[in-house]
Amino acid sequence: MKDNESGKRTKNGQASRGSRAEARRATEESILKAAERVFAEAGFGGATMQLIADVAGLPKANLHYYFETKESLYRRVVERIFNIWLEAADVFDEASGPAEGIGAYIDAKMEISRNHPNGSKVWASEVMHGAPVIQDYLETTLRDWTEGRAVIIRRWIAEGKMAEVDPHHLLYMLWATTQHYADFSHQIETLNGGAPLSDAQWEEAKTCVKSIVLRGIGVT
Amino acid sequence: MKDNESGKRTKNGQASRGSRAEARRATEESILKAAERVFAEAGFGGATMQLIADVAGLPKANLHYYFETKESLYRRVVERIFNIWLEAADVFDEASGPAEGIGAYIDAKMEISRNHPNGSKVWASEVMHGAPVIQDYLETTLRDWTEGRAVIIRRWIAEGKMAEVDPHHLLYMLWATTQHYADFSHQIETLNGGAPLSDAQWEEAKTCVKSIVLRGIGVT
DNA sequence: TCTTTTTCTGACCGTATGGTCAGGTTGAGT
DNA sequence: ACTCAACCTGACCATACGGTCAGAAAAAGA
Repeated sequence: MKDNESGKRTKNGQASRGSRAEARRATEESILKAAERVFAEAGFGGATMQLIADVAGLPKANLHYYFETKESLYRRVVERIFNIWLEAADVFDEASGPAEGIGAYIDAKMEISRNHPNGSKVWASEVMHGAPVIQDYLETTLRDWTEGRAVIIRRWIAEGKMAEVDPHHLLYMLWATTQHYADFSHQIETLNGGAPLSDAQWEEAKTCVKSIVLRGIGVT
Repeated sequence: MKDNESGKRTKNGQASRGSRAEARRATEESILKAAERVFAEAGFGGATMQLIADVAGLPKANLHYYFETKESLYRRVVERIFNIWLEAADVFDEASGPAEGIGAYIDAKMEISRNHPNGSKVWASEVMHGAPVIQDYLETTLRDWTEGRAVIIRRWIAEGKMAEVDPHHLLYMLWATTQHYADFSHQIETLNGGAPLSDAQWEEAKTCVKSIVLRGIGVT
């Protein structure tokens, strides 16, 4: 955990791929990664800068060189997972109907739950505590995104491509179900005999969720 | 918030309804209620005994008279919501089929999400952080309950009463969806224009969730 | 080589936290 | 009226936390 894998080639300023900017980005990255894990495991209040520093393999004071305060570091972690979700949601728009759009959205979000469980947990924690630092995102970006998707869903309903369900509640169900596999991964592991879901089990989960939801909204 | 609504009638030891034991229970109850709220809003690490004491309207030292440590108080809060869920799950057993059983279970869990949002949040937080204090519950009570319900679901499937879906993933979906309305209530409020769901909206949510899930598992 | 800028770090500081305790108050039992 | 156990509380303590800072290294620029 005390790695420092920056490809720093000293001298010959030009060819040195490990330029200042790049080394900085690498260090910030490792701090963000450590912070994501610690915030997910201990919550904002339970996380300490010292522990994040230890996990990142840096002295604590160095953290404050890269991130002014605990809050600003935390905010960056939260913004991160939010942007990952936003990008993954593009599949929704490009689809011609609910079978493809919602199916692909479930796949994408399940994949994120598997690959970024800590980010998901940090987001969940943030929202549960009243979104003290990302309330603005909820009121602008997320709101706009949600209303946009609601329009698409209503169009699909009007076109007779799916059953008449409230778009908001459908979206909540999609979010809840997919993120559950990240946020409650510990509970799922325990009920799975103490082992994480295998590749096959993840596929089964995706298939099962898609099957119930798609049939539930009247899509074959 | 500094109330002390104990119906203490002094003298005549027998008829005095505000007996020692009852007063104790009342004080513990108000502390647990305050703790549930504070733990939900700030997380275990972010919650302070001082704040819990303020919310309960008691001096901090008094909290430690009723609850040895912060952990023991927290544990009691977590056990509480867990027991509420367990009791509500009885409807599952008494049902003759999935339409009734799962429908009633969704109703019951949605009702709990509405009436005990803080308890749900504390539970979610606890599980997200790896269940440091209630791991034993997960491995015993919850595991047994889950396997028991899986048997019932498999029987329903065998009897042709519902589609063939994995019982575990179905249960996860039920938990995720119903608890989402408590755990992410702040996000839902924001997307609802800043207002909590109205009575009518709650009914709509319950109906919508039941409709999608029941149709999704091939019922009616 | 010398200067300047960026990066890094041990040591330190004020504050807030969980928890303790001695001593006061209350009320049931007699 | 007296006793005694249960209940209550202000004041206190050790610790751990987020954050600061002076100055050492290291690298870039000249």
